[in-house]
Amino acid sequence: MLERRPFPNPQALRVFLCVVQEGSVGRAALSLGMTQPGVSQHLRTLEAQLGHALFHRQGRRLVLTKTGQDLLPEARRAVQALEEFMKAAQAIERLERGRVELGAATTMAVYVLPRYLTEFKRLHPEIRITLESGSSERLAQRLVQGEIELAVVEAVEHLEGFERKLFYEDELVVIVPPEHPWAKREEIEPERLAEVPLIVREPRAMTYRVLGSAFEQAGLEINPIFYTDNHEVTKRLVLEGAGVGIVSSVVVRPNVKVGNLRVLRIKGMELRRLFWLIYPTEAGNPAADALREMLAS
Amino acid sequence: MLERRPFPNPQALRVFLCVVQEGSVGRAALSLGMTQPGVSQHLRTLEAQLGHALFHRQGRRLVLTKTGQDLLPEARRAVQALEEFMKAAQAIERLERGRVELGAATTMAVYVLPRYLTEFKRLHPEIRITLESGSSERLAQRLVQGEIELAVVEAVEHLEGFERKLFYEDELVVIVPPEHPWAKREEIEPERLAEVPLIVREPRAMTYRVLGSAFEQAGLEINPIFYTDNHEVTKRLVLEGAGVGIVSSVVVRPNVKVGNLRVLRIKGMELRRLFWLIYPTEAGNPAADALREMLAS
DNA sequence: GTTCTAGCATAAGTATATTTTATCAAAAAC
DNA sequence: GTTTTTGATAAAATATACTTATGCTAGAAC
Repeated sequence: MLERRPFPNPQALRVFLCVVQEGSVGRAALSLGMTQPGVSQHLRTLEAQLGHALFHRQGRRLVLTKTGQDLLPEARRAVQALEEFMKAAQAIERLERGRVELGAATTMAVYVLPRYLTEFKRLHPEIRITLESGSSERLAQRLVQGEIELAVVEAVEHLEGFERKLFYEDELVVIVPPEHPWAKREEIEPERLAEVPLIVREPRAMTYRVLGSAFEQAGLEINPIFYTDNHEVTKRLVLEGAGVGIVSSVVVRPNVKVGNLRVLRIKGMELRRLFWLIYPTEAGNPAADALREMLAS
Repeated sequence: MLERRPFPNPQALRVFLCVVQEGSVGRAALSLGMTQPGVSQHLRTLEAQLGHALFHRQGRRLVLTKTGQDLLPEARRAVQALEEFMKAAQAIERLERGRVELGAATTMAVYVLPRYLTEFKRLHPEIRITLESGSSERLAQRLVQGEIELAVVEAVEHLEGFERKLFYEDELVVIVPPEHPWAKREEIEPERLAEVPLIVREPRAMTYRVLGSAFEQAGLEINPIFYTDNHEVTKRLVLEGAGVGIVSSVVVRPNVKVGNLRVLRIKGMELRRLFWLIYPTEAGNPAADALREMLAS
């Protein structure tokens, strides 16, 4: 019984093309690495399925029928499309194609990752990269859902099926403009932060949470007057003389170099921030693996 | 053991697409008319063959991986190309596509077939027609080689695997311009053809052979002074008063109507020409079958 | 919490395709 | 003529596709 399938057997199509190209069943069999009866039978099956003769059997010579000539380009197209599919899969393996989506805490996304991503893009120009910034919680959720394959975040409790590796070590620092009375100091006592207008990121942001819990542990209070949702805004406010800021040191590295902002540690306080790479234990996407490898080194 | 095949299984591709579209293995199975384990297994096989996960299994939910998203359009393209192939084959069946190549004796090709072919083209605009004119021998050879699927020729000995059917009955006639002394006559005695400059087609042409053998049978001789390879040239010469022509009656039908040429029978001579349709006994090309049907009716 | 349910994965069995080996027949070469 | 080449066919072996039966896990209902 002939099963009515929605498409032709691609192997048979390949055989068809090869017989046309080689001009003989035997040579086609050789070229395809199969036996001659196999080729014969594929042709017979294909012709039966189509309901048309593809070859005119003149003696022991095969000549394409009109129908055969007519279907030839379609067959070629179909075989080629299937090959393209396989090639695409192999290209993904070789990083000549594909995409990577990763998530990162805002600080990392804005001040650290661009350099790496640019380099990655230079090495693998065909890979499309999507960078999403968000909270640790949100990114953890995205990881579990498989929406992102790599995250750079601070403190995250262990996730089933994921590993982590330290990526970047940073600390929170106080920033002031060069004209500020504290500008020449290296450190500042935490109590004195109550004396000045303090500019920090919003309470939801990890920056604030690190700061808040450190003050709490020290039995002190913190009373910011400005909350921003953006490090650049903080810097801007400080530059304009609106107050004293607290930011991650990486955020102001260029400003320190230029000299338009001064950095101070907060005396006796441990305000380190550790950023981790979080990624699925078992490798999946070659592009994601390569990017992780680059970030981990 | 996993056989390393050059392409993906198209059924698996279809399953892949369907799972993506339906968003669930179970619904895809339903929509494809197969069971859920069948779908699961196709996905597993395809993923194994590619070496990439296509779906991220988050709980009981399937989400496309980046790789899956990336390969999706390729898979679509491949499946579509295969469907196109089948559609093309079906279109040939419905005469919405295809080609026909036929051969005909020159007289038929020039003076009779165009009308039919125009009508056929009107009925089936997508069919490409190629008309080749040539000698009976040549066309018989082309038929056997499968180069043409239909021929309209005079006398041909029986060909193995081919049938014939009468298509057109014609006769050779003498033509003269209206001013010619014979212009008012209906018939002319064969002997008198020796008195005038006679214009006929070249000895190789069937027209001449029919004429020659008829004269031979009657014990007469024929002595043309002009040989042409083209009926139009014969007519032209006659119109110019260069002599008396002998042509197939169909050739001069329009001239007779207009009145610029007169037609005479050759008395006592049987100069009928029978044109036959010759075609393979077993039908192959639907377009060729349809054309033959039209010509036969 | 506990049980229930929905939904995918897996295993084993069966039917169907695919491919091979062995053989035949016919055309081409000698 | 005989031999060689080449394609078709039959039967057997193998691989593949699909099924039924069953297990497993996460979310839903209780």
